[in-house]
Parts: sequence; structure tokens; C-alpha cells
Amino acid sequence: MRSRQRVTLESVAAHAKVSRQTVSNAINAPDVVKPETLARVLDSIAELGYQPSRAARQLRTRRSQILGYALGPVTYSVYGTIGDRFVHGLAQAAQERGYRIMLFAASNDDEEIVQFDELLSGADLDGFVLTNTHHDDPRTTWLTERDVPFVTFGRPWDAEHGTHPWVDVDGAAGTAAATRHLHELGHTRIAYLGWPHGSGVGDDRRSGWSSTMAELGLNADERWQETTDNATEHAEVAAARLLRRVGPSAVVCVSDTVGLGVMQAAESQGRRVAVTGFDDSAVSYVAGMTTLAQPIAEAARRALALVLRQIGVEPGGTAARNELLPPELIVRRTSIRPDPLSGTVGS
Amino acid sequence: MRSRQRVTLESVAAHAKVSRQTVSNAINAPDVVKPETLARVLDSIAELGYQPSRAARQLRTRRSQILGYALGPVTYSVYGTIGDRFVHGLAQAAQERGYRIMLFAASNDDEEIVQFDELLSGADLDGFVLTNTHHDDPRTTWLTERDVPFVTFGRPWDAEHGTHPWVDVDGAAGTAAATRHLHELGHTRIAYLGWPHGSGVGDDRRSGWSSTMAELGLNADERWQETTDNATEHAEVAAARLLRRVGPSAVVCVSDTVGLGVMQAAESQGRRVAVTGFDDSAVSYVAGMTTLAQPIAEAARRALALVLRQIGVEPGGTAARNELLPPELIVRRTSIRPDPLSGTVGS
DNA sequence: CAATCATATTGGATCGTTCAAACATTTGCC
DNA sequence: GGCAAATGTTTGAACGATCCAATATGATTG
Repeated sequence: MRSRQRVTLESVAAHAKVSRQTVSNAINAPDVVKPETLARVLDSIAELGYQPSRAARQLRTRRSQILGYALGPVTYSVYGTIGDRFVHGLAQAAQERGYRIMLFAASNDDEEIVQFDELLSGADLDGFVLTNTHHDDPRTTWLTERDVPFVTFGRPWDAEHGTHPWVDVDGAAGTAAATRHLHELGHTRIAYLGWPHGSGVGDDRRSGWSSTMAELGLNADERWQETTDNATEHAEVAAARLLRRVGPSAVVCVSDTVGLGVMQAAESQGRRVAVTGFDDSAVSYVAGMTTLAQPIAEAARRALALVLRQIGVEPGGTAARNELLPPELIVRRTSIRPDPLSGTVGS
Repeated sequence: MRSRQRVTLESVAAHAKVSRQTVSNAINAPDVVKPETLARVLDSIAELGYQPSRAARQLRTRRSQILGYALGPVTYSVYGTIGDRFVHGLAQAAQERGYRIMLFAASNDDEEIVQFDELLSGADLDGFVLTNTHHDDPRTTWLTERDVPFVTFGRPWDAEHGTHPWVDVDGAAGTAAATRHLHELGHTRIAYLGWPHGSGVGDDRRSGWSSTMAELGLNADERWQETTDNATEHAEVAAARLLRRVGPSAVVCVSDTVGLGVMQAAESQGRRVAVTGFDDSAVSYVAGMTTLAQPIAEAARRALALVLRQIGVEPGGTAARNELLPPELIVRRTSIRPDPLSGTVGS
């Protein structure tokens, strides 16, 4: 298992002919060590391949240099690839600063809170990164009450709960961009197919469409909207209604899967309808659907910086405690050449 | 941060009127403690909400109860949702046994090995779970030489390297099932579109088709095969060649994305061709493609059991050191009703 | 030149757990 | 009843790092 003897502070100290504490200072407070001594110590560290024992450090300092990230129940739809990429970005960013991400599973908020408690007392986690925030989220309240550093990927959807650090993608800016894009292409009859009212993300995305329509002086009343859950087959039904009712030339959609429903409805009614989705999923890529790509890696990086700042290891005094990143419009076939054949899979 | 005083072995001992060590024994070796004492100690533990400090335990025992899992470079194609689900299953299974998963990022094998080294000496990880094994994998060699417990999700593709515990999905069994399924539907002209020779996974999946074809007494020579990388547009080109050359009535494909290429080629040549994919990705769902679903959660659970057995915390003396799980055939439209319209997105 | 100050380094104590061995208690047997 | 063996419990030391207080070193000054 361990071939060679473990390299410890003591052995490095002996090798560099200084004391333990000097080696420790060389690592944690290099400025209090005389430059030539410092150089000698660092040489020894490199030569022996010294790695501080995290356990020992943690025991003394009560800091683990580990952040927790909860994996919720398996979701196939929206978070399919998003979650994957976010975790990846998080792990990468953390690693660059000497932190690590520890996973835990929880299938609902209450279970997650139990895990918080366990991880805080047992593993001494330094903070948490939460995703999938929603109205009346008990997790943020719990953590805030206990002064545990954390950041959320997703805005706090209730203003009252006070504000904690968060990072989010600006859904409204995304649908606004899509709407403007369609308008520039000459569309004026632009409808919206979204999720039912009440979900933070869904309402945010809808608002980008409606406010932009208003700015452009275009009609965006109730008749121009429909709602559906995220299943493609349900979206198709809702889209069929919408198409028959107002006969739009374009539909802005809350997600790629919903967008796909619109494409199918248009196909079976034999209409040409421009479509935009949201999320830049594999499905949208394959369907050639214009969509909005979330800057996931960047969001993860910012999120990490925010927790670390809260923990106190990153500077950033006056810097913002939250970040709203605009998604990028990915223009594909469905918005610029929505002929019936575009209903075909792939290009 | 920490409202109440930390509960330690000592405080539990005081509360139960025994010594530290007895409390420790109550947890780690309950059978050496007198039943009535044990009960009293366990009561105190519950009452005080005691959680052993992982750091302290780790410092003493050199066991962290943490397993490492590497996130490779972001891959969009095959591992899209697979990786996500595997990690989830792993985290869940680990948690149930008091273990945790720690993530780290590495963009290639060498980087990953550097991380192994760092994590072993610094964080005292107890073992690793590797994915994406390939020919001449330096990682397994490195870990084996150092007697570090690990398991791979994916077979060791070179026999010479000795054998370590692994879990894998039986690709050959999958394509064999698909081939038999097509034969039962009356197909006899069944072609195969796979990845270039040399990749373990690709060759394995091809072999399931070719051996089944042989069993059925059907032609499966070179003319009935083509290879392509995993990009749909390249697959379409290869598929077009294949369709023109032998005019198959069905094509078994190495992946969903490749399968999609076949659907597109069939569509543009106006042919009816049954198609099966592999992976049960969102793309196959949306395209209504018959495919093979990997039992990912189960694979994760088995993988975890194998590492833990190697570490020594799980029993399983004579149990197998590797597991080959059959994928499940998901029958959808593209194999049973492959009319031209089936080229349309969704159902 | 001695006294003062600032700075660099050192030794001891500590975090919370488990290991190893010593100690105390009960049981078994002639 | 007494001694040995088995069982149950307690004590001291150690894991490897950081914190704290004390000391050694060098520079500065009256």
C-alpha cells in the first residue's frame, strides 16, 4: 500500500535543517520566513515530495478544504447534461485552489439537510454548493441560520429570505435575445410556450419574451402563450393548440424538449414555424434547433469563488455577492430556415 | 458556525460514565463490550448526537472512508448522461455504507496519475473508481504496482496486464440481443455500423452482432460492415455507403448517435431500414430509436462493493472479482415500424 | 558599547481518535 | 478456598499538523 515511509513536516524539517514550525510557515505564511531559509525549505519539500496531511491539518484547524455538493434524484430532462458540466467545472475550479468537492446523495430537501448536519459535524466540510433552488427552499434557511458558508446555482426566488451569495444564468436575457433574433429575421407573430406559472426558472424565461415583445410593440397577451410540463408529448399538444389559435410564425420555448414538441406540432399541421429552445442539449444539437447555451463552466467558477470568499480564503472585499450570467444564443436551422423538412432529424 | 460545543468521545464517555476507549469500542467493536454497558453508551451517543470526527479517525487509522472518482475532459457524445448516472449511483451506494466520493479533475491519464499520488499521500483516499478504461491504460498499472484498491467501470482490454476488479456492461450481449430481435421480426439482411477497429468497447459490440449472425447462419462478412467515429454526420456518410453496397433491411449500430446517422441516410435515400442504437440516450428517446439501456445504477453499486471488498471492509471472500451486466433492449419505433416517416423527430 | 527593538526560529501543548498494553473483574476448575 | 484463565475496562502514547509563548539572532540607537 504505502511503499516508502510517509513524508512528514518533521522529516522535511530534518532534511532542511530547520524546525517543524519553520516548514509550516514556509507553506502557510511564506512572508515571515527569511528568503534564503524559505528557498532551502521549499527545495526540501520538492525533493522529498512532501504533501501535508489533510487529516492532521483538519483536526487542528477545523477546516477540511472540502466543499459539499448534493446530487438530487436522477433527473433526465433539463439537468441532464447541465448538472454534469456544472459539477465538472466546480471540481476543476476547486482543485486549482486546493479545495475538493465531496458528493452526497439526497432525494429531497429534508434528506439534504440531514446530510448537511452530518457532514458538518463529522467531516467538517467548509461549505456547500447548492443547485436547483426553488420557492420556499428550506435548505438556504437552515444553512443561513447556522452561518455555514454556501452558494447556490440558481437565484433565491423569494426575496424575503434575505440574500445569500448566488450565481445564475439570466433566463430572461436569453429569451429576450431569442425574441430579438426572431424579430430581426422579420417575425412579428412570435408566441411563447413555457412551463406552468409558479416555477422560478420558468417565470423568469417567460418574462424575457414578454418584456421584449412589449418593447418591440408586439402582441404578447395570454392568447400568445401556452404552458406545458417538460415532456415532449405534452408540449406537442399544447403547441398544437397555440398554433391553431394564433398562427404564429415563430415560437420561443422554455426548453429544448418543449421546442421539439413545437417542431412536431408544426410538422403535423404542415406549417412553417421558427423555433428556439433553451439549454443547448444534445437533443437541440441533433434537431438543428436554435437554442441558448448556458455558460455552465463559468457559472461553476464564479460559484466557487463566491463560497471561498465567504469562507474567507479569497480576497474580494467589495465584490458582488451574486452573479447573473447571460446565456449565449446558438443560431441553428430552426430559426432561420424553418421549412417543413426541417422537422427531419439532424441536418 | 458551530453553535453548540462539539461532542467528542470524551464527552460521551463522561455522560455514560465510562472511558473514552469503551465508547470507541461500542462503535467499532460492539462485541467486546458488555451488553448493558453497550446499551448505556449507545443511549448517550444518541442523546448527545455524537458524530465521530473523520479527521481524527483518519489521522490515527490512515483510512479516510473516501473514494476518489476522476472526471475526465468534458465529453458530449457517449458518456453524456452515462457518466452522470454512474456518479450518482456511486455516491448513493457509498453513502449507504459510510463512505463518500471525492471528485477530482484530470484531462488525461498522466494528470490523473499525478492526482492519484497527491490524493493518496495528502488526503489518504482509500481507493479509486476509474471509468473509461482503454488499451494500455497506464492508470491501472500504476495503481496495481502500489497495491492501491480500485475498480474500473470497463474491462481491462489487455489480458496481459493482469486482472483487477472490474464491472462492465456486456456490449456483445447487447448487440446480440438487438440482432436476434431484428431476426425475429423477419430481417435477414442485417448490417453493422460500428466504430473503427481497436477500441475495446467498439470491438466488443461488433462481436455480438457478428457471432449472432454466424449462429443464425446469416452473412456477416466485411461487406456488411462499415466504421465511423461517433459524429452523426460522419456516420451518415458511412451509412450511405453501406446502404448502397448491400441494401440491408436493418442496421445494428454501435451507439445512438451513429444510429441517427443511419436513419438520416435511409431517409435521404428513401429506404426503409430498421435501426438499433446503444446507450438509451435522450437522443434515442426523442428519435424513437430502439436501443440498449445500460444498467448504470446497478453497475455503480457492484463497482462500489468490489472496491470495498478490496479495501477489506466488505466480506465476499470467494465472490467474483468482476461483473458483466447485460444491457436491456428497449424496443421503440425504429426497429418495428421503420417507414420513411419514422425519420421524423419524435413519435 | 550596552540596551532596546524587531524579526526569525524553536519547543511544548493541542485537536479527537485508535492502538497497545496494563489493570480490574468475573468465571471456571481442582 | 485459591489460583488460572477469560472477560471487561481503563490508561498512556501516538497519528501530523497548527497555535501559542518563549527564545535566539540581528539591526538600531543613545
